[in-house]
Amino acid sequence: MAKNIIVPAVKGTREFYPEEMARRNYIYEKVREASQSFGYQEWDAPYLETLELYAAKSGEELVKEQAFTFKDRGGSQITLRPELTPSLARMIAKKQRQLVYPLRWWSFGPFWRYERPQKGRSREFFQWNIDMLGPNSPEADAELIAVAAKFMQSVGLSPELARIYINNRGLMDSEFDKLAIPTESRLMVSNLVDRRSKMKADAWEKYALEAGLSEPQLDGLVALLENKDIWKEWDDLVRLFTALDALGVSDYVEFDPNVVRGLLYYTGTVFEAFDVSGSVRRSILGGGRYNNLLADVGGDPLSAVGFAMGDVVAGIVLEENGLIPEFEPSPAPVLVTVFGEEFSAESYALSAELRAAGINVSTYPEVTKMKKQFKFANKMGMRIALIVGSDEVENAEVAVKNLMSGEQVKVARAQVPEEIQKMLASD
RNA sequence: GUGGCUGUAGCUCAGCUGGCAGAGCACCUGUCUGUGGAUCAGGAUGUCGCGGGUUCGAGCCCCGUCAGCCACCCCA
Repeated sequence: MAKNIIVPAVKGTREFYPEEMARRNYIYEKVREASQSFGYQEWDAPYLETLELYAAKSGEELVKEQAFTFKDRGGSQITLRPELTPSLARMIAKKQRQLVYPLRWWSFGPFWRYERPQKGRSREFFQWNIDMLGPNSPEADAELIAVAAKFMQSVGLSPELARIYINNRGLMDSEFDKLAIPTESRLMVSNLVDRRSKMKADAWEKYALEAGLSEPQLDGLVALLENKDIWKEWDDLVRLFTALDALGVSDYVEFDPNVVRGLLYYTGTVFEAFDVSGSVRRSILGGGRYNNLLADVGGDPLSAVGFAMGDVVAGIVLEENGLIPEFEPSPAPVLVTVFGEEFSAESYALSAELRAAGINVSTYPEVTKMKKQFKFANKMGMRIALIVGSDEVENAEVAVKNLMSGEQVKVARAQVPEEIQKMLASD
Protein backbone atom coordinates (compact mmCIF):
# COMPACT_ATOMS: atom_id res chain seq x y z
CA MET A 1 0.00 0.00 0.00
CA ALA A 2 2.33 2.67 1.24
CA LYS A 3 4.81 2.68 -1.60
CA ASN A 4 6.23 5.99 -0.58
CA ILE A 5 8.09 6.44 2.63
CA ILE A 6 6.14 8.61 5.04
CA VAL A 7 8.28 11.26 6.67
CA PRO A 8 7.96 10.58 10.40
CA ALA A 9 6.62 13.09 12.89
CA VAL A 10 9.18 14.79 15.12
CA LYS A 11 10.21 12.65 18.08
CA GLY A 12 8.16 13.19 21.19
CA THR A 13 5.32 14.97 19.43
CA ARG A 14 1.77 13.71 19.33
CA GLU A 15 -0.55 13.78 16.36
CA PHE A 16 -4.10 14.68 17.21
CA TYR A 17 -6.48 12.67 15.10
CA PRO A 18 -10.10 13.69 15.73
CA GLU A 19 -10.46 11.29 18.64
CA GLU A 20 -7.35 12.59 20.39
CA MET A 21 -8.35 16.16 19.57
CA ALA A 22 -11.69 15.56 21.26
CA ARG A 23 -9.90 14.38 24.37
CA ARG A 24 -7.60 17.38 24.37
CA ASN A 25 -10.57 19.70 24.00
CA TYR A 26 -12.41 17.88 26.75
CA ILE A 27 -9.57 18.55 29.16
CA TYR A 28 -9.35 22.16 27.99
CA GLU A 29 -13.07 22.60 28.53
CA LYS A 30 -12.98 21.18 32.08
CA VAL A 31 -9.93 23.30 32.86
CA ARG A 32 -11.79 26.37 31.66
CA GLU A 33 -14.86 25.54 33.73
CA ALA A 34 -12.88 24.97 36.91
CA SER A 35 -10.82 28.15 36.41
CA GLN A 36 -13.73 30.37 35.56
CA SER A 37 -15.89 29.08 38.38
CA PHE A 38 -13.44 30.80 40.74
CA GLY A 39 -13.25 33.95 38.64
CA TYR A 40 -9.89 33.42 36.94
CA GLN A 41 -9.24 35.23 33.65
CA GLU A 42 -7.77 33.43 30.65
CA TRP A 43 -4.52 34.79 29.25
CA ASP A 44 -1.55 33.62 27.24
CA ALA A 45 2.08 34.49 26.54
CA PRO A 46 4.20 34.06 23.42
CA TYR A 47 5.24 30.54 22.50
CA LEU A 48 8.62 31.88 21.43
CA GLU A 49 10.78 33.57 24.04
CA THR A 50 14.42 34.51 24.35
CA LEU A 51 16.63 32.02 26.12
CA GLU A 52 17.63 34.86 28.43
CA LEU A 53 14.19 34.95 30.01
CA TYR A 54 14.70 31.52 31.54
CA ALA A 55 18.28 32.01 32.56
CA ALA A 56 17.15 34.30 35.38
CA LYS A 57 15.20 31.80 37.40
CA SER A 58 14.57 28.41 35.86
CA GLY A 59 16.64 25.45 36.90
CA GLU A 60 19.90 24.81 35.04
CA GLU A 61 18.65 21.49 33.74
CA LEU A 62 15.57 23.08 32.24
CA VAL A 63 17.50 25.76 30.39
CA LYS A 64 20.67 23.95 29.37
CA GLU A 65 19.39 20.46 28.74
CA GLN A 66 15.70 20.68 28.09
CA ALA A 67 15.07 23.84 26.15
CA PHE A 68 14.43 23.76 22.42
CA THR A 69 16.51 26.65 21.16
CA PHE A 70 17.55 28.01 17.81
CA LYS A 71 19.04 31.17 16.35
CA ASP A 72 16.62 33.25 14.35
CA ARG A 73 17.66 35.00 11.14
CA GLY A 74 18.78 38.02 13.11
CA GLY A 75 21.03 35.90 15.31
CA SER A 76 18.99 36.00 18.53
CA GLN A 77 18.76 32.88 20.70
CA ILE A 78 15.09 31.90 20.64
CA THR A 79 13.48 29.26 22.82
CA LEU A 80 10.23 27.39 22.48
CA ARG A 81 8.82 28.09 25.90
CA PRO A 82 9.50 25.23 28.35
CA GLU A 83 7.32 26.74 31.07
CA LEU A 84 5.07 29.72 31.60
CA THR A 85 6.02 31.31 34.89
CA PRO A 86 8.88 33.52 33.64
CA SER A 87 6.61 34.94 30.95
CA LEU A 88 3.96 35.53 33.59
CA ALA A 89 6.46 37.32 35.77
CA ARG A 90 7.52 39.58 32.90
CA MET A 91 4.01 40.41 31.82
CA ILE A 92 3.01 41.22 35.38
CA ALA A 93 6.14 43.31 35.93
CA LYS A 94 5.46 45.37 32.82
CA LYS A 95 2.02 46.43 33.97
CA GLN A 96 2.44 45.93 37.67
CA ARG A 97 0.73 49.17 38.69
CA GLN A 98 -2.12 48.92 36.24
CA LEU A 99 -3.30 45.44 37.05
CA VAL A 100 -6.08 44.71 39.53
CA TYR A 101 -5.22 42.64 42.58
CA PRO A 102 -5.86 39.99 43.71
CA LEU A 103 -5.00 39.00 40.19
CA ARG A 104 -6.33 35.64 39.05
CA TRP A 105 -5.08 34.29 35.71
CA TRP A 106 -5.18 30.92 34.00
CA SER A 107 -3.84 29.60 30.72
CA PHE A 108 -3.83 26.39 28.67
CA GLY A 109 -1.31 26.07 25.90
CA PRO A 110 1.63 24.23 24.37
CA PHE A 111 5.09 23.83 25.87
CA TRP A 112 8.26 22.12 24.69
CA ARG A 113 10.96 20.30 26.56
CA TYR A 114 13.77 18.39 24.96
CA GLU A 115 13.79 15.22 26.98
CA ARG A 116 13.56 11.51 26.44
CA PRO A 117 9.90 10.64 25.78
CA GLN A 118 8.37 8.02 28.06
CA LYS A 119 5.13 7.30 29.83
CA GLY A 120 3.57 10.60 30.81
CA ARG A 121 6.31 12.63 29.14
CA SER A 122 6.48 14.01 25.61
CA ARG A 123 8.55 16.79 24.06
CA GLU A 124 5.52 18.80 23.11
CA PHE A 125 2.69 18.96 25.59
CA PHE A 126 -0.12 21.16 26.84
CA GLN A 127 -0.18 22.62 30.27
CA TRP A 128 -2.74 24.29 32.43
CA ASN A 129 -1.24 27.10 34.49
CA ILE A 130 -3.22 28.96 37.08
CA ASP A 131 -1.97 31.60 39.49
CA MET A 132 -3.12 34.14 42.01
CA LEU A 133 -0.91 37.15 42.54
CA GLY A 134 -1.03 39.75 45.26
CA PRO A 135 -2.32 38.08 48.43
CA ASN A 136 -0.03 36.15 50.72
CA SER A 137 -2.35 34.05 52.82
CA PRO A 138 -3.04 30.38 53.48
CA GLU A 139 -6.60 31.09 52.34
CA ALA A 140 -5.33 32.07 48.88
CA ASP A 141 -3.31 28.84 48.79
CA ALA A 142 -6.45 26.95 49.76
CA GLU A 143 -8.33 28.50 46.86
CA LEU A 144 -5.83 27.21 44.32
CA ILE A 145 -5.98 23.76 45.84
CA ALA A 146 -9.77 23.96 45.71
CA VAL A 147 -9.60 24.85 42.00
CA ALA A 148 -7.51 21.72 41.44
CA ALA A 149 -9.97 19.64 43.44
CA LYS A 150 -12.87 21.10 41.53
CA PHE A 151 -11.24 20.10 38.26
CA MET A 152 -10.58 16.59 39.51
CA GLN A 153 -14.14 16.26 40.67
CA SER A 154 -15.54 17.58 37.39
CA VAL A 155 -13.73 14.96 35.34
CA GLY A 156 -14.80 12.17 37.66
CA LEU A 157 -11.54 11.75 39.57
CA SER A 158 -12.98 11.06 43.01
CA PRO A 159 -10.86 11.25 46.17
CA GLU A 160 -10.61 7.44 46.01
CA LEU A 161 -8.86 7.76 42.65
CA ALA A 162 -6.68 10.82 43.10
CA ARG A 163 -5.56 12.90 46.01
CA ILE A 164 -3.75 16.18 46.61
CA TYR A 165 -0.81 15.96 49.01
CA ILE A 166 0.20 19.12 50.80
CA ASN A 167 3.22 20.34 52.70
CA ASN A 168 4.88 23.62 53.61
CA ARG A 169 8.46 24.61 52.92
CA GLY A 170 8.54 26.85 55.97
CA LEU A 171 7.60 23.99 58.25
CA MET A 172 10.23 21.76 56.67
CA ASP A 173 12.91 24.41 57.00
CA SER A 174 12.12 24.91 60.63
CA GLU A 175 12.31 21.16 61.22
CA PHE A 176 15.57 20.98 59.30
CA ASP A 177 16.88 23.71 61.58
CA LYS A 178 16.02 21.58 64.59
CA LEU A 179 17.99 18.72 63.02
CA ALA A 180 20.90 21.09 62.46
CA ILE A 181 20.91 20.47 58.72
CA PRO A 182 22.93 23.34 57.23
CA THR A 183 21.36 25.55 54.54
CA GLU A 184 23.74 24.36 51.87
CA SER A 185 22.51 20.78 52.39
CA ARG A 186 18.84 21.65 52.01
CA LEU A 187 18.76 20.96 48.28
CA MET A 188 20.40 17.59 48.80
CA VAL A 189 17.91 16.74 51.54
CA SER A 190 15.01 17.81 49.31
CA ASN A 191 16.22 15.44 46.62
CA LEU A 192 16.59 12.77 49.24
CA VAL A 193 13.01 13.23 50.37
CA ASP A 194 11.82 13.23 46.77
CA ARG A 195 13.53 9.94 46.16
CA ARG A 196 12.35 8.13 49.25
CA SER A 197 9.19 6.70 47.73
CA LYS A 198 11.15 5.32 44.80
CA MET A 199 13.73 3.41 46.84
CA LYS A 200 13.74 0.54 49.30
CA ALA A 201 14.01 1.76 52.89
CA ASP A 202 17.46 0.36 53.65
CA ALA A 203 18.90 1.44 50.32
CA TRP A 204 17.55 4.90 50.88
CA GLU A 205 19.03 5.12 54.37
CA LYS A 206 22.39 4.01 53.10
CA TYR A 207 22.19 6.60 50.35
CA ALA A 208 21.25 9.29 52.87
CA LEU A 209 24.25 8.52 55.06
CA GLU A 210 26.54 8.57 52.06
CA ALA A 211 25.08 11.92 51.06
CA GLY A 212 26.34 13.34 54.34
CA LEU A 213 23.62 12.98 56.96
CA SER A 214 24.60 11.82 60.41
CA GLU A 215 22.81 8.93 62.08
CA PRO A 216 20.79 11.19 64.42
CA GLN A 217 19.90 13.50 61.51
CA LEU A 218 18.69 10.52 59.50
CA ASP A 219 16.60 9.23 62.41
CA GLY A 220 15.15 12.69 62.88
CA LEU A 221 14.39 13.00 59.18
CA VAL A 222 12.63 9.64 59.06
CA ALA A 223 10.59 10.54 62.14
CA LEU A 224 9.66 13.84 60.51
CA LEU A 225 8.61 12.23 57.24
CA GLU A 226 6.43 9.77 59.08
CA ASN A 227 4.77 12.33 61.28
CA LYS A 228 1.39 12.96 59.67
CA ASP A 229 0.32 15.32 62.47
CA ILE A 230 3.16 17.78 62.51
CA TRP A 231 1.13 20.24 60.41
CA LYS A 232 -0.86 21.00 63.55
CA GLU A 233 2.22 22.80 64.87
CA TRP A 234 2.47 25.11 61.87
CA ASP A 235 0.01 27.97 61.88
CA ASP A 236 -0.19 28.43 58.10
CA LEU A 237 -1.04 24.79 57.61
CA VAL A 238 -3.71 24.88 60.30
CA ARG A 239 -5.29 27.86 58.55
CA LEU A 240 -4.89 26.20 55.17
CA PHE A 241 -6.68 23.02 56.20
CA THR A 242 -9.39 25.02 57.95
CA ALA A 243 -10.00 26.92 54.71
CA LEU A 244 -9.95 23.73 52.63
CA ASP A 245 -12.54 22.27 54.93
CA ALA A 246 -14.76 25.33 54.49
CA LEU A 247 -14.30 25.12 50.73
CA GLY A 248 -15.65 21.58 50.88
CA VAL A 249 -12.62 19.80 49.47
CA SER A 250 -11.19 18.13 52.56
CA ASP A 251 -11.82 14.67 51.06
CA TYR A 252 -9.30 15.47 48.36
CA VAL A 253 -6.47 16.72 50.49
CA GLU A 254 -3.96 15.18 52.82
CA PHE A 255 -0.94 16.48 54.66
CA ASP A 256 2.23 14.72 53.55
CA PRO A 257 5.69 15.80 54.73
CA ASN A 258 7.23 13.85 51.83
CA VAL A 259 6.05 16.44 49.31
CA VAL A 260 8.88 18.91 48.85
CA ARG A 261 8.81 19.68 45.10
CA GLY A 262 12.03 19.92 43.17
CA LEU A 263 11.75 23.55 42.19
CA LEU A 264 13.74 26.01 44.18
CA TYR A 265 11.42 28.96 44.04
CA TYR A 266 8.67 27.70 46.31
CA THR A 267 8.58 29.55 49.60
CA GLY A 268 5.62 28.19 51.54
CA THR A 269 2.78 25.86 50.71
CA VAL A 270 3.61 23.12 48.21
CA PHE A 271 1.24 20.51 46.83
CA GLU A 272 1.02 17.74 44.32
CA ALA A 273 -1.82 15.56 43.06
CA PHE A 274 -1.28 11.85 42.42
CA ASP A 275 -3.26 9.02 41.02
CA VAL A 276 -3.82 6.84 44.08
CA SER A 277 -3.62 3.40 42.51
CA GLY A 278 -2.84 3.80 38.82
CA SER A 279 0.21 2.91 36.81
CA VAL A 280 1.48 6.47 36.46
CA ARG A 281 3.75 7.41 39.27
CA ARG A 282 4.05 10.97 38.11
CA SER A 283 2.17 13.86 39.56
CA ILE A 284 -0.98 14.94 37.78
CA LEU A 285 -0.44 18.51 38.86
CA GLY A 286 1.85 20.37 41.18
CA GLY A 287 2.37 23.83 42.56
CA GLY A 288 2.78 26.05 45.53
CA ARG A 289 3.55 29.48 46.84
CA TYR A 290 6.42 31.45 45.31
CA ASN A 291 6.72 34.88 46.88
CA ASN A 292 10.09 36.00 45.58
CA LEU A 293 9.74 35.51 41.89
CA LEU A 294 8.58 38.95 40.82
CA ALA A 295 11.37 40.64 42.70
CA ASP A 296 13.85 38.15 41.22
CA VAL A 297 12.96 39.14 37.67
CA GLY A 298 13.15 42.84 38.40
CA GLY A 299 9.62 43.74 39.42
CA ASP A 300 8.39 45.03 42.76
CA PRO A 301 7.95 42.25 45.30
CA LEU A 302 4.64 40.47 44.79
CA SER A 303 3.32 37.33 46.42
CA ALA A 304 2.07 34.51 44.27
CA VAL A 305 0.64 31.03 44.40
CA GLY A 306 -0.19 28.72 41.52
CA PHE A 307 0.09 25.31 39.98
CA ALA A 308 0.53 23.59 36.63
CA MET A 309 -1.03 20.47 35.17
CA GLY A 310 0.29 18.71 32.08
CA ASP A 311 -2.19 17.16 29.70
CA VAL A 312 -0.18 13.98 29.17
CA VAL A 313 -0.35 12.52 32.67
CA ALA A 314 -3.86 13.86 33.20
CA GLY A 315 -4.95 12.18 29.97
CA ILE A 316 -3.44 8.84 30.98
CA VAL A 317 -5.07 8.95 34.39
CA LEU A 318 -8.47 9.72 32.89
CA GLU A 319 -8.02 7.04 30.28
CA GLU A 320 -7.00 4.38 32.79
CA ASN A 321 -9.99 5.16 34.94
CA GLY A 322 -12.40 5.06 32.01
CA LEU A 323 -13.24 8.73 32.44
CA ILE A 324 -12.85 9.94 28.86
CA PRO A 325 -16.30 10.64 27.43
CA GLU A 326 -17.33 8.52 24.51
CA PHE A 327 -16.07 9.92 21.24
CA GLU A 328 -18.70 11.10 18.81
CA PRO A 329 -17.05 11.03 15.41
CA SER A 330 -19.42 13.37 13.63
CA PRO A 331 -20.30 16.75 15.08
CA ALA A 332 -23.40 16.53 12.90
CA PRO A 333 -25.98 14.07 14.20
CA VAL A 334 -27.93 14.15 10.95
CA LEU A 335 -27.04 12.80 7.50
CA VAL A 336 -29.04 13.84 4.47
CA THR A 337 -28.62 11.09 1.91
CA VAL A 338 -28.59 11.72 -1.81
CA PHE A 339 -31.00 9.46 -3.62
CA GLY A 340 -29.85 10.10 -7.14
CA GLU A 341 -28.49 12.68 -9.51
CA GLU A 342 -31.90 14.27 -10.06
CA PHE A 343 -32.58 14.48 -6.31
CA SER A 344 -29.33 15.96 -5.12
CA ALA A 345 -30.61 19.54 -5.29
CA GLU A 346 -33.47 18.49 -2.99
CA SER A 347 -31.02 17.03 -0.52
CA TYR A 348 -28.85 20.13 -0.49
CA ALA A 349 -31.85 22.39 -0.08
CA LEU A 350 -33.12 20.31 2.82
CA SER A 351 -29.67 20.38 4.45
CA ALA A 352 -29.50 24.15 4.18
CA GLU A 353 -32.95 24.46 5.71
CA LEU A 354 -31.97 22.31 8.67
CA ARG A 355 -28.79 24.31 9.22
CA ALA A 356 -30.82 27.48 9.19
CA ALA A 357 -32.86 25.92 11.99
CA GLY A 358 -29.66 25.45 13.97
CA ILE A 359 -29.16 21.73 13.34
CA ASN A 360 -25.73 20.35 12.39
CA VAL A 361 -26.13 18.40 9.17
CA SER A 362 -23.88 16.60 6.73
CA THR A 363 -25.00 15.83 3.21
CA TYR A 364 -23.57 12.81 1.44
CA PRO A 365 -21.27 14.49 -1.06
CA GLU A 366 -21.74 12.21 -4.04
CA VAL A 367 -24.32 10.02 -5.67
CA THR A 368 -23.89 6.43 -4.57
CA LYS A 369 -25.75 3.46 -3.19
CA MET A 370 -27.97 3.99 -0.18
CA LYS A 371 -26.13 1.13 1.54
CA LYS A 372 -22.87 3.00 1.37
CA GLN A 373 -24.44 6.20 2.66
CA PHE A 374 -26.08 4.45 5.61
CA LYS A 375 -22.92 2.63 6.42
CA PHE A 376 -21.12 5.96 6.51
CA ALA A 377 -23.75 7.43 8.85
CA ASN A 378 -23.38 4.44 11.11
CA LYS A 379 -19.61 4.61 11.29
CA MET A 380 -19.68 8.32 11.95
CA GLY A 381 -22.02 7.71 14.89
CA MET A 382 -24.79 9.81 13.38
CA ARG A 383 -28.23 9.48 14.90
CA ILE A 384 -30.60 10.34 12.08
CA ALA A 385 -30.59 9.73 8.34
CA LEU A 386 -32.92 11.50 5.95
CA ILE A 387 -34.01 10.28 2.54
CA VAL A 388 -35.49 12.43 -0.18
CA GLY A 389 -36.35 10.06 -3.03
CA SER A 390 -39.03 9.95 -5.70
CA ASP A 391 -41.88 8.95 -3.35
CA GLU A 392 -40.94 11.61 -0.85
CA VAL A 393 -40.63 14.41 -3.39
CA GLU A 394 -43.95 13.49 -4.90
CA ASN A 395 -45.71 13.71 -1.53
CA ALA A 396 -43.71 16.66 -0.19
CA GLU A 397 -42.33 14.41 2.53
CA VAL A 398 -39.01 13.29 3.90
CA ALA A 399 -38.23 9.80 5.19
CA VAL A 400 -36.66 10.17 8.64
CA LYS A 401 -34.80 7.19 10.01
CA ASN A 402 -33.69 7.00 13.61
CA LEU A 403 -30.40 5.15 13.40
CA MET A 404 -30.39 4.25 17.05
CA SER A 405 -33.75 2.49 17.04
CA GLY A 406 -33.95 1.66 13.36
CA GLU A 407 -37.43 3.16 13.11
CA GLN A 408 -38.29 5.10 9.99
CA VAL A 409 -41.20 7.49 9.52
CA LYS A 410 -42.40 9.85 6.80
CA VAL A 411 -42.60 13.46 7.87
CA ALA A 412 -44.19 16.35 5.99
CA ARG A 413 -41.42 18.47 4.52
CA ALA A 414 -42.40 21.58 6.49
CA GLN A 415 -42.36 19.66 9.76
CA VAL A 416 -38.90 18.16 9.35
CA PRO A 417 -36.76 20.65 11.32
CA GLU A 418 -39.13 20.58 14.25
CA GLU A 419 -39.39 16.78 14.19
CA ILE A 420 -35.63 16.40 14.14
CA GLN A 421 -35.14 18.81 16.98
CA LYS A 422 -37.63 16.75 18.97
CA MET A 423 -35.82 13.53 18.18
CA LEU A 424 -32.42 14.96 19.07
CA ALA A 425 -33.72 16.36 22.33
CA SER A 426 -35.35 13.09 23.37
CA ASP A 427 -32.13 11.29 24.18
C1' G B 1 22.86 11.95 28.92
C1' U B 2 22.67 6.31 31.08
C1' G B 3 20.39 1.36 30.93
C1' G B 4 16.61 -2.41 29.27
C1' C B 5 12.76 -4.20 25.80
C1' U B 6 10.45 -4.03 20.98
C1' G B 7 10.09 -2.95 15.33
C1' U B 8 6.36 -8.53 10.45
C1' A B 9 -0.55 -6.44 6.40
C1' G B 10 -4.40 -0.39 7.97
C1' C B 11 -4.58 -2.32 13.59
C1' U B 12 -3.21 -6.27 17.35
C1' C B 13 0.12 -9.90 16.91
C1' A B 14 2.02 -15.35 15.56
C1' G B 15 6.07 -17.13 12.69
C1' C B 16 9.67 -23.81 15.54
C1' U B 17 16.95 -25.79 15.55
C1' G B 18 17.83 -20.51 9.36
C1' G B 19 14.19 -23.62 4.25
C1' C B 20 7.70 -21.02 -0.34
C1' A B 21 5.43 -14.60 4.73
C1' G B 22 0.54 -16.10 8.37
C1' A B 23 -3.97 -15.38 11.83
C1' G B 24 -7.73 -12.32 14.07
C1' C B 25 -9.89 -7.63 13.56
C1' A B 26 -10.63 -3.76 10.00
C1' C B 27 -11.33 -3.02 4.62
C1' C B 28 -13.72 -4.21 -0.39
C1' U B 29 -17.53 -7.23 -3.17
C1' G B 30 -21.80 -10.23 -3.01
C1' U B 31 -26.07 -12.60 -0.46
C1' C B 32 -29.96 -7.70 -0.38
C1' U B 33 -31.14 -3.41 -8.13
C1' G B 34 -34.65 2.65 -1.80
C1' U B 35 -31.57 1.54 4.05
C1' G B 36 -26.43 0.98 8.51
C1' G B 37 -25.05 -1.78 13.01
C1' A B 38 -26.09 -9.26 12.77
C1' U B 39 -24.95 -13.93 9.72
C1' C B 40 -22.82 -16.34 5.60
C1' A B 41 -19.70 -16.59 0.92
C1' G B 42 -15.71 -14.55 -1.69
C1' G B 43 -11.54 -10.90 -2.39
C1' A B 44 -7.35 -7.41 -2.06
C1' U B 45 -3.22 -6.23 1.10
C1' G B 46 3.77 -6.65 2.72
C1' U B 47 10.83 -2.39 1.44
C1' C B 48 9.47 -8.39 7.62
C1' G B 49 12.07 -0.34 10.36
C1' C B 50 16.71 0.91 7.47
C1' G B 51 22.01 -0.33 6.02
C1' G B 52 25.71 -3.87 5.99
C1' G B 53 27.71 -8.91 7.21
C1' U B 54 27.61 -14.51 7.79
C1' U B 55 25.24 -18.47 4.75
C1' C B 56 23.61 -22.50 -0.90
C1' G B 57 19.59 -19.88 1.56
C1' A B 58 18.08 -14.66 6.67
C1' G B 59 11.72 -12.28 9.22
C1' C B 60 14.95 -15.55 12.33
C1' C B 61 22.13 -15.29 13.48
C1' C B 62 26.06 -10.96 13.86
C1' C B 63 27.36 -5.52 13.50
C1' G B 64 25.61 -0.69 12.84
C1' U B 65 21.66 2.75 12.57
C1' C B 66 16.79 4.88 13.17
C1' A B 67 12.18 4.78 15.64
C1' G B 68 8.82 3.44 19.59
C1' C B 69 8.12 1.90 24.58
C1' C B 70 9.93 1.40 29.78
C1' A B 71 13.16 2.84 33.85
C1' C B 72 16.91 6.49 35.63
C1' C B 73 17.93 11.92 35.51
C1' C B 74 14.56 16.07 35.59
C1' C B 75 9.79 17.48 35.85
C1' A B 76 3.69 18.90 34.13
